[in-house]
Amino acid sequence: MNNNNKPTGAEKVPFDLSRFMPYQLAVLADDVSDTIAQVYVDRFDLGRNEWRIMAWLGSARTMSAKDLGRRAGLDKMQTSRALARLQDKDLVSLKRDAQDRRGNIVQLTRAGRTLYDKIVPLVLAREDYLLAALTHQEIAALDTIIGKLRQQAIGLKTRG
Amino acid sequence: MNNNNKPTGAEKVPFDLSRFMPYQLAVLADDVSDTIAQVYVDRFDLGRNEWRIMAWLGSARTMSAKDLGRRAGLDKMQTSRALARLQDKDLVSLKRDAQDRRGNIVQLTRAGRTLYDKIVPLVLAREDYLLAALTHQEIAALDTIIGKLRQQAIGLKTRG
DNA sequence: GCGATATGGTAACACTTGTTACTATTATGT
DNA sequence: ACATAATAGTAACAAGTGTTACCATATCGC
Repeated sequence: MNNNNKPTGAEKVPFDLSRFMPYQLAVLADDVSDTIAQVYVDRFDLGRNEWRIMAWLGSARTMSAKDLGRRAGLDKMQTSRALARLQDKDLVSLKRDAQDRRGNIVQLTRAGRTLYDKIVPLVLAREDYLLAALTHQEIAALDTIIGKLRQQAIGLKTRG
Repeated sequence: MNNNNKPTGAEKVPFDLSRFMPYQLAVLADDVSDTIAQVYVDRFDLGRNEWRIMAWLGSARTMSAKDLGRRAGLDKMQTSRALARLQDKDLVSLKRDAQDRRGNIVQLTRAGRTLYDKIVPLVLAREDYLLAALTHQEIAALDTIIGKLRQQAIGLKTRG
């Protein structure tokens, strides 16, 4: 994406951060995240990790803390802390897993479910508004592109 | 992007976080950022904000601290801290702006320039690798899409 | 069965980040 | 010109995060 001359030798490569795809992507993701965060942070005092956990919990009756963390992309400490905060706010309840007494089973409380039902339409509306900037073709393309890039990035991640 | 039925009434909207564009984008940006960060964090002990500042400085002889922050997308406190760290590592030098004695003028030290020259080809190679997953059309489309989405997101940001 | 190892989770510490308030300097209104 | 406001930057404290070590339970090898 950088408009650099293909480096045919050892000549200085001009580097333009503003044309650097990972940078553009990070900036965009931040801006987009912020518009969504306005909903759950400003109005309902939820952190991003807390919201993600609630979002996953919302479409499942019940889930293990471990799975929740994995799906929300959190490590176990982040998961533990997010769940602790959600418990303080009485939005989720934990109980020990009877099958494996190391783990916890999490579910939304009634208050949590109510909040979830309140937030979902709001964030969906924001998504709709954002996507309204794109054509149908672009939306489809974005989907493909995200998938491909992600695959490629994950490949680099593990190998180094 | 969510495959939700268009809500024609008040019926429950099924919400699938994994199909939620802002989430997909955040996850992708994280993965991509990580692959780039491997270069400057693991190998050269730079933070993201420090790297961004160096990246902007690299293509300018000299820049005001304020402008650097604005371009790197940092608030003034983040800028101040990143610059302090870069100074500790002797990668940039600051001097008071003679025209406006509130501000600082920043430039890369010799060591900073050397490091910059070392990092740039490495991150460009990573970008190339990532983009190799896409067709030329997709790369062009991504560029357009990022621009449009960003515009739209910024619109939402200021208004609320 | 039982010692070694792995797993889910949390405590505690260091470090980073956000927030508010403040200093110094410059721009503005009258 | 002078009080008021705005701007660049930092200090100081609160809050959040990463890291390591640890506890309890569960699994594996033999």
